[in-house]
Amino acid sequence: MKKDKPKYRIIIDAAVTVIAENGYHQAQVSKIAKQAGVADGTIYLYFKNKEDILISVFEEKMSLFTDKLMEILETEMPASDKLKFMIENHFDVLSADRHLSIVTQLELRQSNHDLRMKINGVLKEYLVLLDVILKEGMESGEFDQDMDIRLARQMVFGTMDETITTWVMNDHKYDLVRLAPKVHRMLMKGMRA
Amino acid sequence: MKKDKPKYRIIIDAAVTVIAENGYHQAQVSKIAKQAGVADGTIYLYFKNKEDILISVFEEKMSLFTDKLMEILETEMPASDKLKFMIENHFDVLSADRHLSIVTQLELRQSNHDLRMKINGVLKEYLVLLDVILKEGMESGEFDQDMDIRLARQMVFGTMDETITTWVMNDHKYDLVRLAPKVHRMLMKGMRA
Amino acid sequence: MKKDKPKYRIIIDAAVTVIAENGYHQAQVSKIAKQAGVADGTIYLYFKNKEDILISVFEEKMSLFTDKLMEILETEMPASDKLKFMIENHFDVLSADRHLSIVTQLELRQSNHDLRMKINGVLKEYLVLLDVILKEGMESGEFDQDMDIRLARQMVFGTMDETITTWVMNDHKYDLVRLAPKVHRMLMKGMRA
Amino acid sequence: MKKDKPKYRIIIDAAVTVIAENGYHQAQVSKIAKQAGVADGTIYLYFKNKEDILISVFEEKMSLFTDKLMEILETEMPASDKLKFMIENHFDVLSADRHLSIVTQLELRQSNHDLRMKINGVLKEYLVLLDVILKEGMESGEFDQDMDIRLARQMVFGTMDETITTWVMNDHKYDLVRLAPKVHRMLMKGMRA
DNA sequence: GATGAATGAGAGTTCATTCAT
DNA sequence: CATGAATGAACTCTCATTCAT
Repeated sequence: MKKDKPKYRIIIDAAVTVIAENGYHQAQVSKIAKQAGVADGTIYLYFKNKEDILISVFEEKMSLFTDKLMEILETEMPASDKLKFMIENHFDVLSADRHLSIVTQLELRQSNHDLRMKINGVLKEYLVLLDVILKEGMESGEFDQDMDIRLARQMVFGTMDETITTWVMNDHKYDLVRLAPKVHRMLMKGMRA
Repeated sequence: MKKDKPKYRIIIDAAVTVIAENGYHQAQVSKIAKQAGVADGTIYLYFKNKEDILISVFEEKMSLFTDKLMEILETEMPASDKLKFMIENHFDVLSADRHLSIVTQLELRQSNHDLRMKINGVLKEYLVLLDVILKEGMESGEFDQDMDIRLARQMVFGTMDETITTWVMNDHKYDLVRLAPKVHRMLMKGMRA
Repeated sequence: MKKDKPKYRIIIDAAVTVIAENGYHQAQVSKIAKQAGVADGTIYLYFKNKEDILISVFEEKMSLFTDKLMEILETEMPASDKLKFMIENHFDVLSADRHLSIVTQLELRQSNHDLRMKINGVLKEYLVLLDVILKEGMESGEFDQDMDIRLARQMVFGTMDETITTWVMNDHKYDLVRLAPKVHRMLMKGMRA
Repeated sequence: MKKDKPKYRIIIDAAVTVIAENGYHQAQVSKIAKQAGVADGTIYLYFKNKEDILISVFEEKMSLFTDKLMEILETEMPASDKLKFMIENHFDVLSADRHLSIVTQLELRQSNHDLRMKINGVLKEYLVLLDVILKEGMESGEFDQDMDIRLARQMVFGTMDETITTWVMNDHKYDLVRLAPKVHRMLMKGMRA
């Protein structure tokens, strides 16, 4: 399995660095190869094409969000708390890797239609986990039982996303994680029963 | 003034159509010219370069949102109602011009760093108007007086944006405008005093 | 006759100014029109095309050299003196109009093959007059009667031309006319009987 | 080093051929690539851009003149003889490669200001060598010790250049090398003590 | 005569991908 | 496995010239 070989991760990480530092449109395959310390052609031993690198970046990094979130889901706690941990985890991961935050919030959004569709496919898995929390909260009576779950999901994810993007566009100059409780409180107010 | 000549608008509208139908990266100047029914060179009598066309698309179309919003702001009504009209207007405009919705939600986000910064400048004017509503609501006691206004703005805009993008990515297959009241209600719950 | 109308000369002079100040490749027809204070289309009432403007610049300005030279030729004086007056006149004219010196020595030489051939046709008329001096000098015994007249012409014109070009490329920072006697003396030594 | 790879020279020579046969303004990169038998993109592995090709043509070919001239300078012989060999060598090189003579005398002079300045830099190295001969001759008493060395250089180079250009413009229809002794004799007469 | 808006052909350069070594 | 030299398609913008007014 290619994914288990060390060069696979090395190339993925090189891609994140190169995209963050040069921008999506200046992230040529040759630059990624150089950053990874391999020849251009070697990239194609591990990835089908350039798009495949980018999808893989997203897939690999997405587990940083989902692994923790799945642990949270398995615990016994109110949906509200689970939501809180989800937001905090999300903000934590991006605070810890600013290159990654630039890549996910700004650069990868410049990708073309096809790639964005594929990225959305990966993202959907994450949103499904969010839906689990929302459903739990509605069933337990914590959240408004009449709310439109898709709308709620869009509010939660849209608010988080917009908050992070604003933070990135302000050059990370304030503490994102500190905003988590406020974001949580406001969203909870909107969804509370 | 170039902007008052009919060809200026014709080219802008041609650009929206071409970008929506072909995608940002397949929207060559020659295609826009053909769609507009003018020669390639004519484009450059009205626009400095290709980026200038795209900025102008955004500026021109943004007035569809702001003109109405400014009327709303001048009336006497509760901030909650103003917010409701804002959301409805926003959804109305994009429902009425699906090409435009594709362009603003998907295609223009693929533009390069420079162009996105300029687009953000234009967008900021709109967000300032949203802030006016939020401040009014907080002063009148309708909205939570302790809420972080930037966070609230990010929730409102992030939710609207995510809602619209989801709708566009689902090929406009349901009625966006019908979602406005629900979106409004949920956001209001989150911000209410 | 177009050439007698005032706009004809106005356009010619505008062309010299524009070429000298912007360089050959930046001397667009529209710039020349603007400098001349006429519309782009008006240019084409007086000149067949852009090349025709440039040829005409050369033809018109060439008379500054030939008119005086023909006067000189008609006088009774040794060929050596005629040569001296020719060199002095040539240097005088270009010292008096530095724009023109830039145009003839540097800019017009960037023109394409066709145009250069036509310019050479005009120049040939001038070189014919030089040949007259050389022949006179050979017949009178002032100049070496065995010299190759074409070679002598190339030496005289080549030396003058190189001297002027060097002066232009040094930003006219010394007095060209003061060099004339030295140039004359040296050339005469080379050709003397 | 790129310059040592065979393709470097192949492209240079292809450029000379294409420029000579098509003219400077019709010498597209794609034509040069085709003539060289490589892909368009390959050109850019060896040269920064089109201007870099042209500079390199000049630099490489200039060594045809300077290498021999430097040998001549190192020998013990009268300055007059050195000058003679210089002229002969110059004429020899261009007689042997008529394409090159078209390129240096006609086509490359159409280049833009920047390129011409760079070419002048290369040319200056050659003129410095000519100055060495002139100084030697003046010190040994062979040449007029009062002559202005810059003027003498302009006469020598101007005469050679004009002679060659005339020959090229007459389609090389006579023997250039046979003119060398006459040119030398005439120039020597002009400079002799 | 004069205008100037409109035309449209034409070329340098980048970069993802391949494949012989 | 790894290399990296070579490939070649693709697109914005300029500007001389025209012609309806």
